[in-house]
Parts: sequence; structure tokens; C-alpha cells
Amino acid sequence: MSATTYSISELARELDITTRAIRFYEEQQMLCPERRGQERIYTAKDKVTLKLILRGKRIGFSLAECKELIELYDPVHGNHKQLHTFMAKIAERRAQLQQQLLDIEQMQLELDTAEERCLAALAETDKKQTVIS
Amino acid sequence: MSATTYSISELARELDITTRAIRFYEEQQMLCPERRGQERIYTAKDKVTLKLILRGKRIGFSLAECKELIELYDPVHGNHKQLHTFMAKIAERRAQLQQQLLDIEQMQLELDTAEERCLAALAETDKKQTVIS
DNA sequence: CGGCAAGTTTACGTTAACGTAAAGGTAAAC
DNA sequence: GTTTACCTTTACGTTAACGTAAACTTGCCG
Repeated sequence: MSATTYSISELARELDITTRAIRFYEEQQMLCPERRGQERIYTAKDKVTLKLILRGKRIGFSLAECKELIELYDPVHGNHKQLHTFMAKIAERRAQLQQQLLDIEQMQLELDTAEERCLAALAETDKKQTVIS
Repeated sequence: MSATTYSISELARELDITTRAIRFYEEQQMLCPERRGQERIYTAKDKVTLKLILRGKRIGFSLAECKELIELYDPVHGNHKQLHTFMAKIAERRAQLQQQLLDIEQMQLELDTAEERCLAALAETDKKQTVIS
């Protein structure tokens, strides 16, 4: 059962973030790696957590929001009321993601028209070039 | 041709942001409303720009990035090289949006499993409740 | 033994995106 | 004619998410 572990700089390299960031996430209680003396030892689970954080950030979640997501992912330990709170948060997140999907769709459409305008403008300058040459 | 215009607080109410934010966006050169004396007068185009900003923010773009998007949306005035730069930026954005779609998909899956775990835990506590009662 | 590479803590610095007064101008309403 | 409801500018304050520097320990290499 000797699981694979990572040092902080290994994780940093692999996930392309700084060690400072990793320590910061720990400071924010999003991680809690084991220690060998002073040294932090990270497990595969820690890596998953970090990936969750990074993915959350990519879609514009704050670290506080990412932390909530991590808590959702954690083994459920709460009572009845806690669970309902969690479910509500999940529903909230779902709605937010739906909105983001719509927003991204719209953005893509706008990029389409922006690109078209660019292409049209290029065609124009090309025409002039042809006439000149 | 008397177009509909808006005061700053009208826009603020309608878009659910503060007037401070709107002025800030202008300070960042993302807006440039006409004036009647000191007063800012906003047009429909300004409103579109603001909506673009808000949508950008919802999917986690920085204001700087939103500004770029607005410039993409602007009437193309640049030269050949400018246009290619724009096209490159558009491609970049597209890639970013694609990544976000993947991220959101993953998030949704994780919310699924999180919800399942919640439901399972609820079922457990319900069972205990039934036994007790 | 000297030195470097990688780890640690502590602490101040920085940028973005506004919030929050303060101090005042204008115009309609009472 | 003054209160009310807007609008304005100027400017300092705030939070998030790290960056960066200093000062120190630990283990291995030549």
C-alpha cells in the first residue's frame, strides 16, 4: 500500500504553479498534507484537490468557491441539515455553470462575427493591394 | 433618429451594477459616453458594451480581457498586421472557451457524484430515523 | 568541510476591481 | 427657498491571490 507521494516542487512543476501558491492554498485550509519532519508530503488525493482548484479557477471561481467545491467532494460527515445545505449549494453551482455555458455560447457567436469582420477587412486591403500592384 | 438614451443610474438599475462600477469602466477606457454638460448620456451601444463586460466577467475574464473583447467588437480600423493580431487573439479566446467548456463539463460530473453522495448519506440517516421511531 | 539544491517560516509588497466617503453642482417638488 | 434626488469629481480604503525577499535548516556531492 505504499502510495506514490510528491514533494512540493514536484507538484508545482507538474501542475505548472508555484510552490508559493500551493502553500497559500494550504494556508487557506484547502490542503493539509502530511509531514515528514518539516517537509510537506503530498498524496494523489492532494493532487486531485489541486486540480480541482485549478479547474475552478479556469472557469472563474474564487478560491472561496473552490473551497466549497472541495468540501462538496469530501466524505460527507454532516448531519441532515448540513446535507440539505450542501445540496442547495450544488444546485446553485449547477445554475451558475448553466449560465456560464450560455455566456460561452454567446461569446463564441461574437467571436464568429468579429472574425468575419476581420476577414472582410483583410479582403478589402487585399483588393487594394491587387489594384496597386 | 432620436435614439433611446440612459442616465447612469438607469443603466445601473437595469444591469444590476453600481454607478461606481460604470464610471470605473469608463476610467478604464471601456466606455466613452456622450455628455450633456457634466452629465453622462448612455446609448444603446454603451449598454451592449456593458453587457459584454458583465458576460465576460461571469465566465471569469479580467477587465483587461473584456476590454480586448470590446476592441474585437469595435469597427475594424487597423492595418494588415493589426488584423492578423486580432485574428490570433480571437483564436486564443476560442481555445480558452473550449477549455472552459471542458472544465464545466467536468464540474458538472463532479457535482453529480457529490449530489449522489449527499443523497446516499440522507438515505442512511433516514433509515436510522425509521429504526429509531 | 564547503557548498549547493530544495525545503521551511515570516513578513511586507503588489495588482485588480471596485467600495466608500467627502464635497459639491443642478433641477424639479413642495 | 429649501429639501429631495439626481449627478459630478477626487481620493483614500479594501479584499483576493498570490509575488518576492530575507533568514534559516537539512541532506547530499565532490
